[in-house]
Amino acid sequence: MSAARSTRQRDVIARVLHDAEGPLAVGDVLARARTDLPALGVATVYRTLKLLTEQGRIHPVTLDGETRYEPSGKGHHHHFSCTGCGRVFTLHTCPVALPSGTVYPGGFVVEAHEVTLYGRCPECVQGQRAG
Amino acid sequence: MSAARSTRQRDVIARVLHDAEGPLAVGDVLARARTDLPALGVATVYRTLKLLTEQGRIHPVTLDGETRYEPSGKGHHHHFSCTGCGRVFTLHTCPVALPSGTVYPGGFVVEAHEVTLYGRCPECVQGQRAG
DNA sequence: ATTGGTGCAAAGACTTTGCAGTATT
DNA sequence: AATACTGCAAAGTCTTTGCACCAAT
Repeated sequence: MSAARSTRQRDVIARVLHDAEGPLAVGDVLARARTDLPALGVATVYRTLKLLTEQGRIHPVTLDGETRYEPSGKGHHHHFSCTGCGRVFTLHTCPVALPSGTVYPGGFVVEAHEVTLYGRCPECVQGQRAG
Repeated sequence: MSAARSTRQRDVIARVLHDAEGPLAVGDVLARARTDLPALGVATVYRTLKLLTEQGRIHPVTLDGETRYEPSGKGHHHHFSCTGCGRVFTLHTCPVALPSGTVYPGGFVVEAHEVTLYGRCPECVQGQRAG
């Protein structure tokens, strides 16, 4: 069988995602990874994101019209999209109580939920990053 | 100044969105509108969606990686994405209590929130549409 | 030494734009 | 009659794929 090899590119991309404050878009991953690997190609980023997704190590999150990626295994969490700087943060508190199996008015059986909060991140509240 | 004209295409597209069970993707709009206007072109759909958005009559919603559009003025609501048939429904009940201005742990000031529920719609629960 | 991985460039998919004919005002 | 709107096709943008060279095993 084909074994997935360990390469510098994959390590860096995985680390970039792991160290991020929240899910990153392809462009973010590319930019941050190029700090260590200036010659990194876009195709490699797409291929690696696909591979990591298939391996279940990361997964896509859609937010504000773009697909972002975050490491799996973070447990139940949600996202905060800052209207000031545009960054997306991971939040570990959940504002809803909807156990899987809950039946919503109308007969909708809920299996999972996703919450996105919009507002100002701490830095933007203090005017450090607003723009 | 340039006045936006009333055309059959625009009327049909606006009606399709208005009559929908939830936000529609470009392809859905095109398919449904073509029932009345077989010759409708994709470009017109894109242009009309953009126009209606600028007029504030509709607005985009991103869900599962695709952009969908829904009429504005529906009041506070959320969405239910059916894992069976893939359709997205509008829900008028809100499972969270997060008034604008709430400060989330970490110092995040919440201005708005979005909730997406995933599960089985009534039809899919009854096996009528599952696939 | 093998063979999977990478970067580049070409190919796809989706969205926007240019243009000439059409329809609304 | 004037001019905004439409459909088609070309042009963009983003993502995927093909290929020759490179690197991990």
